[in-house]
Amino acid sequence: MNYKDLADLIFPNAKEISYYEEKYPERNLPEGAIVSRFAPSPTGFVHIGGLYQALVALEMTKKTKGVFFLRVEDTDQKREVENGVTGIVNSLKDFNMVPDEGMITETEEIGKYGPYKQSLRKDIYEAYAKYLLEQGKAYPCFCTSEQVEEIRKKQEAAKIRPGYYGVWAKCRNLTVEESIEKIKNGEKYIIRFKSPGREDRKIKHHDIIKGNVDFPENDQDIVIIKADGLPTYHFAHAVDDHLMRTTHVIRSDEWLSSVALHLQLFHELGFKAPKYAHISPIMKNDNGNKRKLSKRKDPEAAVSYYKEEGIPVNAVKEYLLNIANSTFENWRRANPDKDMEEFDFQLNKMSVSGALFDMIKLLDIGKTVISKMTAEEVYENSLNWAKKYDKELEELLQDKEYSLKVFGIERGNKKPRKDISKWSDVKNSIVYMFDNKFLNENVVYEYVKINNKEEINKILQAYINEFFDINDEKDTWFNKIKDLAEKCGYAREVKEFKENPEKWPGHVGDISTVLRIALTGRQNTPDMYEIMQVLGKDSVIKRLEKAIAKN
RNA sequence: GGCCCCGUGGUCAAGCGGUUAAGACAUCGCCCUUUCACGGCGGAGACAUGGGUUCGAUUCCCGUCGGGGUCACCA
Repeated sequence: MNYKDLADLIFPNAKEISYYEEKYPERNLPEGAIVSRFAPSPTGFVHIGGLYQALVALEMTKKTKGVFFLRVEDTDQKREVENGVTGIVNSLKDFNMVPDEGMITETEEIGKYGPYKQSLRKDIYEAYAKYLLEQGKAYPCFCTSEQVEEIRKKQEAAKIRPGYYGVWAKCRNLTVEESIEKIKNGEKYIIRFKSPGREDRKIKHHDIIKGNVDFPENDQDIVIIKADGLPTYHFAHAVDDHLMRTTHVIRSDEWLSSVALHLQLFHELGFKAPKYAHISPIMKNDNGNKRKLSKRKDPEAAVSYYKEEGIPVNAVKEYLLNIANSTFENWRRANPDKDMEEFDFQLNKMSVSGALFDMIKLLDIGKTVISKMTAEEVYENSLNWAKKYDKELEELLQDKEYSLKVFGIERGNKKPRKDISKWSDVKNSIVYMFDNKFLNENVVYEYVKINNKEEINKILQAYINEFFDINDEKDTWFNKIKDLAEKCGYAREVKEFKENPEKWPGHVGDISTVLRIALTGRQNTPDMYEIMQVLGKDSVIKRLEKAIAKN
């Protein structure tokens, strides 16, 4: 009896690995093309850190004309969630990050290197596990979880390194005959990797982001096939990324300490190891301590948050790119109108330590992104967001032609307005422009400097009767407001008022403020001339009359 | 605790042996301006710490401290 007999007993139907090696040949790609992937577990939501990794991988594959694929790592059925794959696919789609290969719906996929869902690759893992078994590089382990736990406790008590290795790996030294007999007796088992490593030896690893890192060799006989017949992450990673011909594994740096194991696995399986790039996670300040963004505590950890809040997709991506390569910011300033895809992303320029998430900066980017959009784009985005999250805004936006005029205020010039950083800001910034709301609502007019009722009414009435003409050009229009100021006994110019403040009760700016508040119910608005032009003659008069009536 | 990674203003960060230690966001002041937003100008604000090495260390080495990661039949 030999290893072959044992392997045949455990996996009688597994194919030869040559079958898979031929089925998934080397990819025919140009020199330097990077093949990378996003490989999440369908556990419920996509984390912003996951999106970050995916973005980085996508940038690199696009830049090198390679392949970016989506693989679903669903080997832990306990944690799986209904429609988890759909959630992942849709989240990527929301950010216009569509993979070249992989899952496209809950059950469908595209690409020749599939299946892209690990639970569907069981036969493949078995073939490779069998391959290891045949060579004595893996073995069945009959220890129960309780026994393994006991070993760990003993190790802890003795203050020695915990784990299933060396002398502690009881089943590692079972003879083939003993193993076969146990299996035939119906004893339960899992498959472990027989590590050839020694803890007192070091291996060198070059990580694209972290640089040179030395680790002790792995000597743990880790589980490769679990009791449920599915592989563990480590084994699946080696088999899948080899067969899918991944050139670059771009993943979160919580995996860094596993590379010693992974490299060993690749070596023992006879695979060429991929290059690794371990990304520092996005952190959050928690009472002075840094910690990873957590789904439970931080709403902004889930990518769905950005969609709900209406933070523009490109703002999120630019912010992430900014964290990834700080040169992006300079590039953006030099190329304000270029598509972000044109930025030359550098993997090795990524920061080695984790950045604290900065919502304020994100929103600042959002402001700039939106300020560069046309009125039409702002309209479309606002409407799409409103349809899902704000019925009232959706109703406001029914009159497209008028909405476009509203969004066109102070837009499209060299210094566009920057007062909207996310779609959820839109309603507040435009509601007062809509007559069916404004004229029918109980507006509270909070006058400031000039707050005497008679005085206000006198100003408003005089403006309607003697000065307002919707057809005036801007200069004429403003001169008339100065005339109004003068007529009411106020200074025509702010400057002359400041020189002799005792001479007048106020100046043209105070008069403008009265008009602005009467017109919009607000102290602060965009350019009042443009507002009047958009509102139109009738609306302006109705609004001023309403303000008079309310006094 | 073992192993690994990291430590430049409040935040993101350039710089990597000799710099007045960039820039962005935030903050403060001024200017522009009929308000706000924008824009312009300016201010305040940093090399964790102790030893080396060196003519000279933010940059190199070691220790300390601080932060993070990892030590599963989870990924």
